[in-house]
Amino acid sequence: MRKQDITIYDVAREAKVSMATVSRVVNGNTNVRKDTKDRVMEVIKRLHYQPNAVAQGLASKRTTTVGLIVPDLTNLYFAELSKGIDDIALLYKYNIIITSIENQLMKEDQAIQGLLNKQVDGVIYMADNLPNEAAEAFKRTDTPVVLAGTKDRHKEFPSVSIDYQKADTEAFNLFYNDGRKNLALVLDNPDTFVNAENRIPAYKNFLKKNNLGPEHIYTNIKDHSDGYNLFSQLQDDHIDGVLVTRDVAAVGILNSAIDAGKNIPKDMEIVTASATQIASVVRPAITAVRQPLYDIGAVAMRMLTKLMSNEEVANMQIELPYELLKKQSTSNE
Amino acid sequence: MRKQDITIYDVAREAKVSMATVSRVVNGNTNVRKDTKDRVMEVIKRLHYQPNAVAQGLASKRTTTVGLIVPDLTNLYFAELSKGIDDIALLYKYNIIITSIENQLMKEDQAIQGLLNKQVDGVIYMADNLPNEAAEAFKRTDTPVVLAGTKDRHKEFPSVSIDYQKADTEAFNLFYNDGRKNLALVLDNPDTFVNAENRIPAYKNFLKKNNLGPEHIYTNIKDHSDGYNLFSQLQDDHIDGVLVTRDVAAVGILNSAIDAGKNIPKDMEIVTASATQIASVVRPAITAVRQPLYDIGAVAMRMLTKLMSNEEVANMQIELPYELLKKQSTSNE
DNA sequence: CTGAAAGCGCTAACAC
DNA sequence: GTGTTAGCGCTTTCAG
Repeated sequence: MRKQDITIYDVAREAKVSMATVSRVVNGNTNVRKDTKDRVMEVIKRLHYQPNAVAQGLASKRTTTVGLIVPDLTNLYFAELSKGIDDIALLYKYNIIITSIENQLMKEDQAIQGLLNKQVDGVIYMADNLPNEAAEAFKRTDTPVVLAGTKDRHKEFPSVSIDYQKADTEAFNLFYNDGRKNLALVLDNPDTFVNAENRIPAYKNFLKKNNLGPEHIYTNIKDHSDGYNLFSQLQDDHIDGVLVTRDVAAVGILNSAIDAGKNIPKDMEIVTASATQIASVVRPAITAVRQPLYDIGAVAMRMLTKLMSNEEVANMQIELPYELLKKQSTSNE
Repeated sequence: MRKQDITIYDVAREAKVSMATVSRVVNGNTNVRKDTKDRVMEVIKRLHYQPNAVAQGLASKRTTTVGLIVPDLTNLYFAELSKGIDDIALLYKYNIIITSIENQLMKEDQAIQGLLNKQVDGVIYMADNLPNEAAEAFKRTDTPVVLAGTKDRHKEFPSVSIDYQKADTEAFNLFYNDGRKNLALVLDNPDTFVNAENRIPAYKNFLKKNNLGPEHIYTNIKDHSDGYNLFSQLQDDHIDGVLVTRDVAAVGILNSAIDAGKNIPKDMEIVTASATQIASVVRPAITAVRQPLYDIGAVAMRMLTKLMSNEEVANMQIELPYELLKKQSTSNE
């Protein structure tokens, strides 16, 4: 194994110091005289010495690695969150171990345990739901956790997200002000905390408050074809304004409407509750609650760095501002 | 640190065996009598023992971790490749450390070195280019590498991809058969091996062979707005058939054309050389060279598992079949 | 089939 | 400032 060729010991011998001293200069410890430091540095350079991070991790109990738990890499929602996380991680010199849990082979708590076994210094959890077993797994450890782009029911864990209830209400208001009275809510997974406790209540409250009805909640609409197939149902139910959690599903509805010769937004207004690149690239572009996904990821990672170094974190439940970005899928007057 | 509570030593003491024996049952070594094995297992379960992967890594020199080098997580091209990699990695119980190199802060060779320091057992490289320093970094080590969705100039490294030159030629042929004579090639980075040595030659050869001209190669067209802004130029140059490397850029061209009141495909045919979800979700849908991205990732990862366990790999330069998927952005007759 | 013991490469007291 | 010396938690010969 060439890759393991030279160790801290080789450097020490070559520079005629102890390995402790080499360790000190490698770790930027100031208690080293300038000329010995220079000498060691020279040897390090000459021998192309690179510290073995695994050995460092075992000895120091810090791996400078954080774990990421993400449902689906090909969902741009998570990809954009991840990008914010990644940039801040780079800044603070953390590596990222990514664990995707979309396939049922890997359950949330297994994913967590796997990461913990790797001795990650912290983890960022992005799945839209936090099952009890997963929460328990986190609570068994001292490894800090931050939820990004989601929240947990009991506010047990630090999180970075937006005010989903408020955002959705704003979207319904937009429909209402455009004269739409037969509103629908299209969800991916109805059982997540965010959907069950934020989006559905926002919808029900809005209907009640404005004397609208009946309720139309469609569930398990996750991808383009789900949305595409749902459209005829929406038509049968005379929906004229629909809020869709996933933008790719919203695009499915949109395309189905177009293919059926309907006019969007005239026949039906569409808003998505989480916009990625896709929402803005289709025509008509889809009005969206623009969540600051990159920032959510970045803030979550920054919070995690603080937690990992035992710094004070004033606010453990951060809500970032969002924006209701009006595009062509709602009337523009 | 609760997370470090119980070690192999605790299990050994509790089960009244040596740690060597515990290690054997943890690692599925057969040389353990059934009843001692059962006893150890029982203790492991009762104590919730979880092996420390870092210590395992240091002692065994295998971390069951592979590194992924990827330019941009939010580019669906890489996300879809990653998904294939991830699924196979899960199957073979490898974790994934992901390193994104899009920001100039992290250069290719630094990314590689960082991964090597973490003692990854192998790496998959997905960047569209392999600079010399990066190739050197790989060659200094015994850690196996596989290129996924790209190739290197000198075929020094195992790779999984498609025949780009053949695919592009097919696309140009499609234009030609539709009567289009003023063809253009729209590239992201013109200096990558794939672009410089496969796509550009394919284009030039096609023009020459069919007595077409002049050449129209547009470069550095990477995202939607690049494509959007390019359209007027394409018009000025009377382009009637354009092959675009990135599908999101192709969508930009498409949207710009629509906004300008043009008809696609009548006024201009558009084909993208690498299709993600985005190409099929816009209207008109974009005709595309459908690369089997998931499969490329999966095959690359599978190849890497073989390399990591020193198995024979018959073919180090794999080219998977692609498909020219005709949609609405080319005439359908 | 099982145990003893020597590391893996590095960090972190603790001395001097 | 610098060296000595224990480990970190596990794997892996080598005996028996």
